[in-house]
Amino acid sequence: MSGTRKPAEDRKTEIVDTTLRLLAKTPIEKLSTSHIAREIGITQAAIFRHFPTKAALWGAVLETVEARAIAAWDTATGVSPEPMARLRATMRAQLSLIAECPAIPVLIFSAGRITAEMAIHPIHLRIVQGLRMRILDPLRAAASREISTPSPEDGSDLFLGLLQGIVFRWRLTDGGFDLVAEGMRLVDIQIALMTGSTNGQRT
Amino acid sequence: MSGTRKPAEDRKTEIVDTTLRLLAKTPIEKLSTSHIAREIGITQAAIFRHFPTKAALWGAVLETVEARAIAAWDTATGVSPEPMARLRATMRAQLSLIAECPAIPVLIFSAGRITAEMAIHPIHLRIVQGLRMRILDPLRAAASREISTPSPEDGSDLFLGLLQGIVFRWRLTDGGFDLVAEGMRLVDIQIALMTGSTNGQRT
DNA sequence: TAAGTTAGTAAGCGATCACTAACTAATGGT
DNA sequence: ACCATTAGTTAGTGATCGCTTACTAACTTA
Repeated sequence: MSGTRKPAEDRKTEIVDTTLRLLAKTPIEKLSTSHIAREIGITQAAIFRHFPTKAALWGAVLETVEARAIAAWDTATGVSPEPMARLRATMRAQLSLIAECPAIPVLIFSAGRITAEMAIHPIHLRIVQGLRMRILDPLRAAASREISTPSPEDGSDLFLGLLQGIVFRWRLTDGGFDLVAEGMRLVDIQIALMTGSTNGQRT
Repeated sequence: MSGTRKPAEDRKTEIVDTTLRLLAKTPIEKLSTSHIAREIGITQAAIFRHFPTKAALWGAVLETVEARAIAAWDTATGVSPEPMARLRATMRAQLSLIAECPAIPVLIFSAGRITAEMAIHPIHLRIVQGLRMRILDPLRAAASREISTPSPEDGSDLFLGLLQGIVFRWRLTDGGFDLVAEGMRLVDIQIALMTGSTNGQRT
Protein backbone atom coordinates (compact mmCIF):
# COMPACT_ATOMS: atom_id res chain seq x y z
CA MET A 1 0.00 0.00 0.00
CA SER A 2 1.36 3.39 0.99
CA GLY A 3 3.25 4.06 -2.21
CA THR A 4 4.26 7.72 -2.36
CA ARG A 5 7.84 8.17 -1.28
CA LYS A 6 8.91 11.77 -1.26
CA PRO A 7 12.40 13.22 -1.60
CA ALA A 8 13.82 14.15 1.78
CA GLU A 9 13.63 17.87 1.15
CA ASP A 10 9.91 17.77 0.40
CA ARG A 11 9.15 15.52 3.33
CA LYS A 12 11.16 17.70 5.65
CA THR A 13 9.14 20.80 4.80
CA GLU A 14 5.97 18.72 4.97
CA ILE A 15 6.83 17.71 8.52
CA VAL A 16 7.55 21.29 9.51
CA ASP A 17 4.37 22.59 7.89
CA THR A 18 2.27 19.89 9.48
CA THR A 19 3.81 20.68 12.88
CA LEU A 20 2.93 24.34 12.44
CA ARG A 21 -0.61 23.48 11.40
CA LEU A 22 -1.19 21.12 14.32
CA LEU A 23 0.32 23.60 16.74
CA ALA A 24 -2.62 25.91 16.11
CA LYS A 25 -4.99 23.36 17.62
CA THR A 26 -2.87 21.15 19.85
CA PRO A 27 -1.24 22.03 23.17
CA ILE A 28 2.48 22.12 22.56
CA GLU A 29 3.15 19.48 25.22
CA LYS A 30 0.75 17.08 23.51
CA LEU A 31 2.22 17.55 20.05
CA SER A 32 4.25 14.35 19.92
CA THR A 33 6.18 12.94 17.01
CA SER A 34 3.56 10.19 16.79
CA HIS A 35 0.86 12.79 16.42
CA ILE A 36 2.71 14.57 13.61
CA ALA A 37 3.54 11.35 11.81
CA ARG A 38 -0.04 10.10 12.01
CA GLU A 39 -1.29 13.35 10.49
CA ILE A 40 1.13 13.04 7.58
CA GLY A 41 0.55 9.35 7.07
CA ILE A 42 3.98 7.96 7.86
CA THR A 43 5.30 6.12 10.87
CA GLN A 44 6.62 7.91 13.89
CA ALA A 45 10.10 6.56 13.33
CA ALA A 46 10.20 8.17 9.89
CA ILE A 47 10.31 11.60 11.54
CA PHE A 48 13.73 10.74 12.91
CA ARG A 49 15.07 9.98 9.46
CA HIS A 50 14.66 13.69 8.70
CA PHE A 51 15.40 15.25 12.08
CA PRO A 52 18.01 13.82 14.46
CA THR A 53 16.09 14.91 17.56
CA LYS A 54 12.78 16.53 18.31
CA ALA A 55 14.61 19.66 19.41
CA ALA A 56 16.01 19.87 15.87
CA LEU A 57 12.46 19.74 14.56
CA TRP A 58 11.46 22.62 16.84
CA GLY A 59 14.47 24.51 15.58
CA ALA A 60 13.43 24.01 11.96
CA VAL A 61 9.89 25.11 12.80
CA LEU A 62 11.15 28.29 14.43
CA GLU A 63 13.41 29.04 11.49
CA THR A 64 10.52 28.64 9.09
CA VAL A 65 8.49 31.04 11.18
CA GLU A 66 11.39 33.48 11.18
CA ALA A 67 11.68 33.30 7.39
CA ARG A 68 7.97 33.91 6.90
CA ALA A 69 8.02 36.82 9.34
CA ILE A 70 10.98 38.46 7.67
CA ALA A 71 9.33 38.09 4.27
CA ALA A 72 6.14 39.68 5.56
CA TRP A 73 8.02 42.52 7.22
CA ASP A 74 10.08 43.20 4.11
CA THR A 75 7.11 43.57 1.81
CA ALA A 76 5.50 45.80 4.43
CA THR A 77 8.54 48.03 4.69
CA GLY A 78 8.66 48.55 0.95
CA VAL A 79 5.13 49.91 0.82
CA SER A 80 5.84 53.56 1.48
CA PRO A 81 8.68 55.89 2.42
CA GLU A 82 6.47 57.67 4.96
CA PRO A 83 7.56 56.53 8.45
CA MET A 84 4.10 56.22 9.97
CA ALA A 85 2.78 54.46 6.87
CA ARG A 86 5.66 51.99 7.20
CA LEU A 87 4.87 51.51 10.86
CA ARG A 88 1.23 50.82 10.09
CA ALA A 89 2.19 48.41 7.31
CA THR A 90 4.56 46.53 9.62
CA MET A 91 1.96 46.24 12.34
CA ARG A 92 -0.62 45.09 9.80
CA ALA A 93 1.83 42.58 8.36
CA GLN A 94 2.49 41.09 11.77
CA LEU A 95 -1.21 40.86 12.60
CA SER A 96 -1.99 39.24 9.24
CA LEU A 97 0.87 36.81 9.64
CA ILE A 98 -0.45 35.69 13.01
CA ALA A 99 -4.04 35.58 11.79
CA GLU A 100 -3.15 33.11 9.08
CA CYS A 101 -0.60 31.18 11.12
CA PRO A 102 -1.93 30.98 14.69
CA ALA A 103 0.90 28.68 15.67
CA ILE A 104 3.22 31.67 15.86
CA PRO A 105 1.88 33.12 19.11
CA VAL A 106 1.78 29.61 20.57
CA LEU A 107 5.51 29.42 19.97
CA ILE A 108 6.13 33.03 20.96
CA PHE A 109 4.22 32.83 24.23
CA SER A 110 5.96 29.60 25.11
CA ALA A 111 9.09 31.70 25.44
CA GLY A 112 9.59 30.41 28.94
CA ARG A 113 11.15 27.05 28.35
CA ILE A 114 9.75 24.06 26.73
CA THR A 115 12.11 21.12 27.00
CA ALA A 116 13.84 22.04 23.77
CA GLU A 117 14.04 25.65 24.87
CA MET A 118 17.82 25.77 24.70
CA ALA A 119 17.73 25.01 20.98
CA ILE A 120 14.93 27.45 20.37
CA HIS A 121 15.70 30.44 22.52
CA PRO A 122 18.28 32.16 20.26
CA ILE A 123 16.02 31.97 17.20
CA HIS A 124 13.20 33.19 19.35
CA LEU A 125 15.15 36.21 20.53
CA ARG A 126 16.16 36.99 16.95
CA ILE A 127 12.52 37.12 15.80
CA VAL A 128 11.41 39.43 18.59
CA GLN A 129 14.45 41.68 18.13
CA GLY A 130 13.76 41.78 14.41
CA LEU A 131 10.21 42.97 14.89
CA ARG A 132 11.32 45.52 17.44
CA MET A 133 13.79 46.94 14.94
CA ARG A 134 11.15 47.21 12.24
CA ILE A 135 8.95 49.18 14.62
CA LEU A 136 11.75 51.22 16.13
CA ASP A 137 13.03 52.29 12.73
CA PRO A 138 10.03 54.33 11.51
CA LEU A 139 9.57 55.76 15.00
CA ARG A 140 13.13 57.04 14.90
CA ALA A 141 12.56 58.46 11.44
CA ALA A 142 9.46 60.27 12.65
CA ALA A 143 11.04 61.46 15.89
CA SER A 144 10.92 65.18 16.66
CA ARG A 145 8.80 65.65 13.56
CA GLU A 146 5.45 63.96 13.82
CA ILE A 147 5.85 62.21 17.13
CA SER A 148 5.23 64.21 20.27
CA THR A 149 5.91 62.61 23.61
CA PRO A 150 7.74 59.30 23.99
CA SER A 151 11.20 58.28 22.87
CA PRO A 152 11.32 55.92 19.87
CA GLU A 153 12.40 53.11 22.19
CA ASP A 154 9.51 53.62 24.57
CA GLY A 155 7.17 54.06 21.63
CA SER A 156 8.21 50.73 20.14
CA ASP A 157 7.68 49.09 23.52
CA LEU A 158 4.15 50.46 23.57
CA PHE A 159 3.46 49.16 20.05
CA LEU A 160 4.98 45.76 20.84
CA GLY A 161 2.80 45.60 23.92
CA LEU A 162 -0.22 46.55 21.86
CA LEU A 163 0.52 43.63 19.54
CA GLN A 164 1.09 41.13 22.31
CA GLY A 165 -1.96 42.29 24.18
CA ILE A 166 -4.40 41.96 21.35
CA VAL A 167 -2.95 38.67 20.13
CA PHE A 168 -3.23 37.35 23.66
CA ARG A 169 -6.86 38.45 23.89
CA TRP A 170 -7.52 36.98 20.45
CA ARG A 171 -6.22 33.62 21.62
CA LEU A 172 -8.12 33.81 24.90
CA THR A 173 -11.37 34.36 23.02
CA ASP A 174 -10.39 31.59 20.61
CA GLY A 175 -10.26 33.87 17.58
CA GLY A 176 -13.56 35.49 18.43
CA PHE A 177 -12.88 38.73 16.59
CA ASP A 178 -11.05 40.03 13.53
CA LEU A 179 -7.47 40.25 14.70
CA VAL A 180 -6.27 42.51 11.90
CA ALA A 181 -9.22 44.91 12.04
CA GLU A 182 -9.28 45.26 15.81
CA GLY A 183 -5.51 45.43 15.97
CA MET A 184 -5.26 48.16 13.38
CA ARG A 185 -7.98 50.11 15.13
CA LEU A 186 -5.86 50.17 18.28
CA VAL A 187 -2.75 50.95 16.24
CA ASP A 188 -4.44 53.98 14.75
CA ILE A 189 -5.60 55.10 18.17
CA GLN A 190 -2.08 54.82 19.55
CA ILE A 191 -0.64 56.63 16.54
CA ALA A 192 -3.22 59.37 16.99
CA LEU A 193 -2.22 59.68 20.64
CA MET A 194 1.43 59.99 19.70
CA THR A 195 1.07 62.37 16.79
CA GLY A 196 -1.41 64.47 18.68
CA SER A 197 -3.85 64.41 15.78
CA THR A 198 -7.50 64.54 16.75
CA ASN A 199 -8.20 61.71 14.32
CA GLY A 200 -11.76 62.81 13.69
CA GLN A 201 -12.83 61.75 17.18
CA ARG A 202 -14.98 63.79 19.50
CA THR A 203 -13.36 66.04 22.15
CA MET B 1 13.17 9.44 58.32
CA SER B 2 9.98 11.19 57.20
CA GLY B 3 8.13 11.71 60.46
CA THR B 4 6.18 14.92 60.03
CA ARG B 5 2.57 14.29 59.18
CA LYS B 6 0.65 17.43 58.44
CA PRO B 7 -3.08 18.08 58.54
CA ALA B 8 -4.55 17.85 55.09
CA GLU B 9 -5.29 21.55 54.87
CA ASP B 10 -1.68 22.53 55.54
CA ARG B 11 -0.30 19.91 53.17
CA LYS B 12 -2.68 20.98 50.46
CA THR B 13 -1.53 24.58 50.58
CA GLU B 14 2.07 23.37 50.81
CA ILE B 15 1.63 21.43 47.58
CA VAL B 16 0.10 24.44 45.85
CA ASP B 17 2.80 26.79 47.12
CA THR B 18 5.56 24.42 46.12
CA THR B 19 4.03 24.07 42.65
CA LEU B 20 3.97 27.84 42.27
CA ARG B 21 7.57 28.11 43.45
CA LEU B 22 8.82 25.39 41.11
CA LEU B 23 6.86 26.85 38.24
CA ALA B 24 9.13 29.89 38.29
CA LYS B 25 12.12 27.75 37.40
CA THR B 26 10.73 24.63 35.75
CA PRO B 27 9.15 24.29 32.32
CA ILE B 28 5.46 23.72 32.87
CA GLU B 29 5.49 20.51 30.86
CA LYS B 30 8.31 19.13 33.01
CA LEU B 31 6.64 19.93 36.32
CA SER B 32 5.42 16.44 37.16
CA THR B 33 3.76 15.25 40.33
CA SER B 34 6.95 13.33 41.12
CA HIS B 35 8.93 16.55 40.89
CA ILE B 36 6.59 18.38 43.26
CA ALA B 37 6.49 15.50 45.73
CA ARG B 38 10.27 15.15 45.75
CA GLU B 39 10.64 18.85 46.53
CA ILE B 40 8.24 18.60 49.48
CA GLY B 41 9.66 15.34 50.77
CA ILE B 42 6.68 13.07 50.36
CA THR B 43 5.94 10.33 47.85
CA GLN B 44 4.38 11.07 44.52
CA ALA B 45 1.30 9.07 45.41
CA ALA B 46 0.66 11.32 48.41
CA ILE B 47 -0.17 14.17 46.02
CA PHE B 48 -3.21 12.22 44.92
CA ARG B 49 -4.48 11.92 48.46
CA HIS B 50 -5.00 15.68 48.42
CA PHE B 51 -5.95 16.23 44.78
CA PRO B 52 -8.03 13.72 42.81
CA THR B 53 -6.29 14.55 39.52
CA LYS B 54 -3.43 16.71 38.40
CA ALA B 55 -5.90 18.98 36.66
CA ALA B 56 -7.46 19.60 40.07
CA LEU B 57 -4.04 20.64 41.34
CA TRP B 58 -3.66 23.11 38.48
CA GLY B 59 -7.11 24.42 39.32
CA ALA B 60 -6.15 24.99 42.95
CA VAL B 61 -2.96 26.74 41.86
CA LEU B 62 -4.91 29.06 39.57
CA GLU B 63 -7.41 29.83 42.31
CA THR B 64 -4.62 30.71 44.70
CA VAL B 65 -3.18 33.05 42.10
CA GLU B 66 -6.62 34.58 41.62
CA ALA B 67 -7.01 35.16 45.35
CA ARG B 68 -3.61 36.83 45.61
CA ALA B 69 -4.32 39.00 42.60
CA ILE B 70 -7.67 40.13 43.92
CA ALA B 71 -6.12 40.97 47.28
CA ALA B 72 -3.40 43.02 45.59
CA TRP B 73 -5.92 44.81 43.37
CA ASP B 74 -8.21 45.58 46.30
CA THR B 75 -5.53 47.23 48.39
CA ALA B 76 -4.48 49.17 45.29
CA THR B 77 -8.00 50.39 44.62
CA GLY B 78 -8.38 51.70 48.15
CA VAL B 79 -5.35 53.94 47.87
CA SER B 80 -7.00 57.02 46.42
CA PRO B 81 -10.33 58.23 45.06
CA GLU B 82 -8.60 59.93 42.11
CA PRO B 83 -9.22 57.77 39.01
CA MET B 84 -5.76 58.07 37.50
CA ALA B 85 -4.10 57.45 40.87
CA ARG B 86 -6.21 54.31 41.20
CA LEU B 87 -5.19 53.24 37.72
CA ARG B 88 -1.51 53.74 38.52
CA ALA B 89 -1.89 51.86 41.80
CA THR B 90 -3.60 48.96 40.05
CA MET B 91 -0.90 48.75 37.39
CA ARG B 92 1.81 48.93 40.04
CA ALA B 93 0.07 46.25 42.09
CA GLN B 94 -0.06 43.91 39.12
CA LEU B 95 3.60 44.52 38.27
CA SER B 96 4.67 43.96 41.88
CA LEU B 97 2.58 40.82 42.12
CA ILE B 98 4.27 39.37 39.06
CA ALA B 99 7.72 40.49 40.17
CA GLU B 100 7.42 38.55 43.41
CA CYS B 101 5.56 35.59 41.93
CA PRO B 102 7.05 34.93 38.48
CA ALA B 103 4.97 31.80 38.13
CA ILE B 104 1.95 33.93 37.31
CA PRO B 105 3.00 34.91 33.78
CA VAL B 106 4.13 31.34 33.18
CA LEU B 107 0.56 30.26 33.84
CA ILE B 108 -0.97 33.22 32.02
CA PHE B 109 1.12 32.84 28.89
CA SER B 110 0.67 29.09 28.87
CA ALA B 111 -2.96 29.50 27.91
CA GLY B 112 -3.76 26.59 25.65
CA ARG B 113 -0.45 24.90 26.26
CA ILE B 114 -1.42 22.62 29.06
CA THR B 115 -3.26 19.31 29.03
CA ALA B 116 -5.48 20.39 31.89
CA GLU B 117 -6.47 23.49 29.97
CA MET B 118 -10.15 22.67 30.13
CA ALA B 119 -10.11 22.77 33.93
CA ILE B 120 -8.08 25.94 33.99
CA HIS B 121 -9.52 28.08 31.24
CA PRO B 122 -12.53 29.48 33.12
CA ILE B 123 -10.45 30.57 36.12
CA HIS B 124 -7.94 31.99 33.71
CA LEU B 125 -10.58 34.05 31.95
CA ARG B 126 -11.90 35.28 35.29
CA ILE B 127 -8.51 36.62 36.32
CA VAL B 128 -7.94 38.48 33.07
CA GLN B 129 -11.49 39.86 33.09
CA GLY B 130 -10.99 40.96 36.69
CA LEU B 131 -7.88 42.92 35.87
CA ARG B 132 -9.55 44.44 32.85
CA MET B 133 -12.40 45.65 35.02
CA ARG B 134 -10.01 47.22 37.52
CA ILE B 135 -8.36 49.13 34.71
CA LEU B 136 -11.55 49.94 32.87
CA ASP B 137 -13.18 51.36 35.97
CA PRO B 138 -10.90 54.34 36.60
CA LEU B 139 -10.73 55.04 32.88
CA ARG B 140 -14.50 55.30 32.77
CA ALA B 141 -14.47 57.56 35.80
CA ALA B 142 -11.93 59.81 34.12
CA ALA B 143 -13.67 59.76 30.74
CA SER B 144 -14.52 63.09 29.13
CA ARG B 145 -12.71 64.81 31.97
CA GLU B 146 -9.02 64.08 32.00
CA ILE B 147 -8.82 61.57 29.16
CA SER B 148 -8.67 62.91 25.65
CA THR B 149 -8.82 60.48 22.78
CA PRO B 150 -9.64 56.79 23.24
CA SER B 151 -12.72 55.16 24.68
CA PRO B 152 -12.28 53.60 28.15
CA GLU B 153 -12.50 50.16 26.56
CA ASP B 154 -9.76 50.88 24.03
CA GLY B 155 -7.72 52.59 26.73
CA SER B 156 -7.88 49.53 28.96
CA ASP B 157 -6.80 47.38 26.03
CA LEU B 158 -3.77 49.60 25.58
CA PHE B 159 -2.89 49.35 29.26
CA LEU B 160 -3.41 45.59 29.31
CA GLY B 161 -1.15 45.33 26.29
CA LEU B 162 1.42 47.49 27.98
CA LEU B 163 1.43 45.09 30.93
CA GLN B 164 1.64 41.97 28.80
CA GLY B 165 4.33 43.44 26.63
CA ILE B 166 6.68 44.45 29.40
CA VAL B 167 6.13 41.24 31.37
CA PHE B 168 6.89 39.29 28.19
CA ARG B 169 10.10 41.25 27.65
CA TRP B 170 10.99 40.83 31.31
CA ARG B 171 10.71 37.07 30.98
CA LEU B 172 12.58 37.03 27.68
CA THR B 173 15.51 38.83 29.30
CA ASP B 174 15.21 36.50 32.30
CA GLY B 175 14.36 39.27 34.73
CA GLY B 176 17.13 41.50 33.44
CA PHE B 177 15.53 44.76 34.54
CA ASP B 178 13.32 46.18 37.28
CA LEU B 179 9.85 45.15 36.18
CA VAL B 180 7.99 47.58 38.43
CA ALA B 181 10.19 50.59 37.67
CA GLU B 182 10.27 50.10 33.91
CA GLY B 183 6.62 49.20 33.81
CA MET B 184 5.55 52.27 35.73
CA ARG B 185 7.71 54.43 33.50
CA LEU B 186 5.74 53.19 30.49
CA VAL B 187 2.48 53.55 32.38
CA ASP B 188 3.23 57.19 33.09
CA ILE B 189 4.14 57.76 29.46
CA GLN B 190 0.88 56.23 28.29
CA ILE B 191 -1.09 58.24 30.86
CA ALA B 192 0.66 61.40 29.70
CA LEU B 193 -0.27 60.56 26.11
CA MET B 194 -3.90 60.10 27.08
CA THR B 195 -4.28 63.09 29.36
CA GLY B 196 -2.40 65.26 26.92
CA SER B 197 -0.10 66.54 29.64
CA THR B 198 3.38 67.46 28.47
CA ASN B 199 4.82 65.48 31.34
CA GLY B 200 7.95 67.63 31.56
CA GLN B 201 9.42 66.15 28.40
CA ARG B 202 11.08 68.08 25.63
CA THR B 203 9.13 69.11 22.51
C1' DT C 1 -7.60 1.02 75.90
C1' DA C 2 -9.94 -0.38 71.89
C1' DA C 3 -11.89 1.35 67.40
C1' DG C 4 -12.03 4.38 63.72
C1' DT C 5 -10.11 7.96 60.89
C1' DT C 6 -6.47 9.90 58.29
C1' DA C 7 -1.92 10.95 56.13
C1' DG C 8 1.39 8.47 54.40
C1' DT C 9 4.20 4.64 51.78
C1' DA C 10 5.75 0.90 48.44
C1' DA C 11 4.91 -1.08 44.36
C1' DG C 12 3.21 -1.24 40.09
C1' DC C 13 -0.49 -0.29 36.48
C1' DG C 14 -1.14 0.92 31.33
C1' DA C 15 -0.04 4.56 28.29
C1' DT C 16 2.98 7.40 26.02
C1' DC C 17 7.20 9.71 25.33
C1' DA C 18 11.64 10.43 22.32
C1' DC C 19 14.56 7.56 20.08
C1' DT C 20 17.06 3.29 17.73
C1' DA C 21 18.36 -0.93 15.17
C1' DA C 22 17.48 -4.01 11.56
C1' DC C 23 15.28 -4.65 7.60
C1' DT C 24 12.55 -3.61 2.97
C1' DA C 25 11.29 -1.65 -1.15
C1' DA C 26 10.83 2.38 -4.23
C1' DT C 27 13.71 5.53 -6.98
C1' DG C 28 17.05 7.05 -10.19
C1' DG C 29 21.57 6.90 -12.60
C1' DT C 30 24.23 4.24 -15.75
C1' DA D 1 17.98 -4.19 -16.82
C1' DC D 2 20.69 -3.79 -12.99
C1' DC D 3 21.99 -2.01 -8.60
C1' DA D 4 23.34 1.45 -5.19
C1' DT D 5 21.01 4.82 -2.67
C1' DT D 6 17.66 6.06 0.52
C1' DA D 7 12.79 6.87 2.23
C1' DG D 8 10.27 4.17 4.76
C1' DT D 9 8.73 0.18 7.93
C1' DT D 10 8.51 -3.12 11.95
C1' DA D 11 9.51 -3.75 16.29
C1' DG D 12 11.45 -2.66 19.78
C1' DT D 13 14.24 0.25 23.92
C1' DG D 14 14.29 2.58 28.61
C1' DA D 15 12.28 6.45 30.84
C1' DT D 16 8.56 8.86 32.64
C1' DC D 17 3.90 10.18 32.81
C1' DG D 18 -0.66 10.34 35.77
C1' DC D 19 -2.89 7.40 38.64
C1' DT D 20 -4.33 3.08 41.58
C1' DT D 21 -4.07 -0.52 44.92
C1' DA D 22 -2.87 -2.59 49.21
C1' DC D 23 -1.14 -1.68 53.25
C1' DT D 24 0.63 0.90 57.68
C1' DA D 25 1.62 4.10 61.26
C1' DA D 26 -0.07 7.89 63.71
C1' DC D 27 -3.57 10.61 65.68
C1' DT D 28 -8.44 11.11 67.71
C1' DT D 29 -12.03 9.83 70.40
C1' DA D 30 -15.50 6.97 72.79
